[in-house]
Amino acid sequence: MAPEPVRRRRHGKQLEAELLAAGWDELVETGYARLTMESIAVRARTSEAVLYRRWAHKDDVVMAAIEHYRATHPVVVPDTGTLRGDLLAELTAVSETRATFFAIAAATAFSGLLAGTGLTPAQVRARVMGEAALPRERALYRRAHDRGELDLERVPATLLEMPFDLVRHDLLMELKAPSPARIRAIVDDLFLPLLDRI
Amino acid sequence: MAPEPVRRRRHGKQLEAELLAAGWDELVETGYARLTMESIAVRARTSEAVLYRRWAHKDDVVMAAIEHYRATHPVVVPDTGTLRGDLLAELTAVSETRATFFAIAAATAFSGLLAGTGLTPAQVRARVMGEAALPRERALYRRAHDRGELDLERVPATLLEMPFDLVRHDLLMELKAPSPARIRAIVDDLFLPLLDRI
DNA sequence: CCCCCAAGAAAGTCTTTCCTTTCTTATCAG
DNA sequence: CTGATAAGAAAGGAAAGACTTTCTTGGGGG
Repeated sequence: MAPEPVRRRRHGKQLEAELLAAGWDELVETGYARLTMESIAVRARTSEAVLYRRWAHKDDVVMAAIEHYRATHPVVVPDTGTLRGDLLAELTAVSETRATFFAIAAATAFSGLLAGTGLTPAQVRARVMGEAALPRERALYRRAHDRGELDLERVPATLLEMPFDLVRHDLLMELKAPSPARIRAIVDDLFLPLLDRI
Repeated sequence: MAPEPVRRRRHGKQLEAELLAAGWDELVETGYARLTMESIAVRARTSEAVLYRRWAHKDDVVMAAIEHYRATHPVVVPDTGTLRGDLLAELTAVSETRATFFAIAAATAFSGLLAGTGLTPAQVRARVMGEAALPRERALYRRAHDRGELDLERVPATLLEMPFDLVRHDLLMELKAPSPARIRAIVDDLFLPLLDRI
């Protein structure tokens, strides 16, 4: 018989991280409308009082859980040395890292959080989705520009953002990462041919 | 003094349409999570019993309201005689007709409706968003094919759907119709140049 | 013109869930 | 080691909201 593992009490930042992770998981599995403070507490193996010691309202927990998920799941962007390699890698990384994030965050923002926080739609979107970087500021484009692979002054922003828009679209519609084939089609059949013409 | 207008009792289909319109408006203004049967009834100037005589559960009303909105706001697709004209017209029509629809429907589907209906995500999406036609089945592409403007056998589906994906993306992210300039950029800077290469 | 179904109003039941309170005890800081 | 702090458990108050029931009466169909 293995000795009964002693359940230790969690504290501080570590506990808080587990609370927010539980909140996120509830959000994904049951949705904002049906999630309760109790369901979060049970999932985190603690009690509601522990939640209320940190956040005054349910909306605050949810908002914090979304921000925490984004902060703890940063998109890792490698430097492969070529524009095509960077694009494929970054689109794949975004897809995998943010697979559920976009759909859940968007759905939550537009389904009641708005009405409860007193924030404007734009404010909620900014906090929940994160501030979008300007197309020309993306590191992979800057590097490609410096290597001479493209001229940032001449390439329209519509084109630069198109691959990211399409991946984001797929994530929202399918709730899962686009296939590698789909990502390659976006890069090789849409983006790169257009870049050649410039 | 104008005589107090006699408030007449509504019946049948006409009443039902007003109930569902009230449900949709509540969905847009307060979101799925905070909408109540009473708030719908009050908005429709009637009582909850009238709702329950038609739908057994709140989820059923919401689902019906979404479908009703889509059915009563069909996208009108004109025939302009050219592929470019058809595309600009259809993307504009989709944008204006479906401006709020996509965001609200998607948010609702992923924020609790799913958990309540017992349907799979795919089923809810199909009912709520409507069955998406296959790219090659879109009437404007068929017409262009028949005129000889493009060869449907040779154009990849990724390309055919790209303009619609981008517009849908914009609708979801901005909650409002993309500008005419943005639609023209999608058609003239992205879609048509790629079609030329084929 | 009359009958009958359903609209509309109102009150009520019961469950859920937000949030609070209290108490015990593990753990952290010094 | 010791005192302060917060975790965890448990119970419950209060309010909101889903759904029901009953009753009155308008008005559509015959």
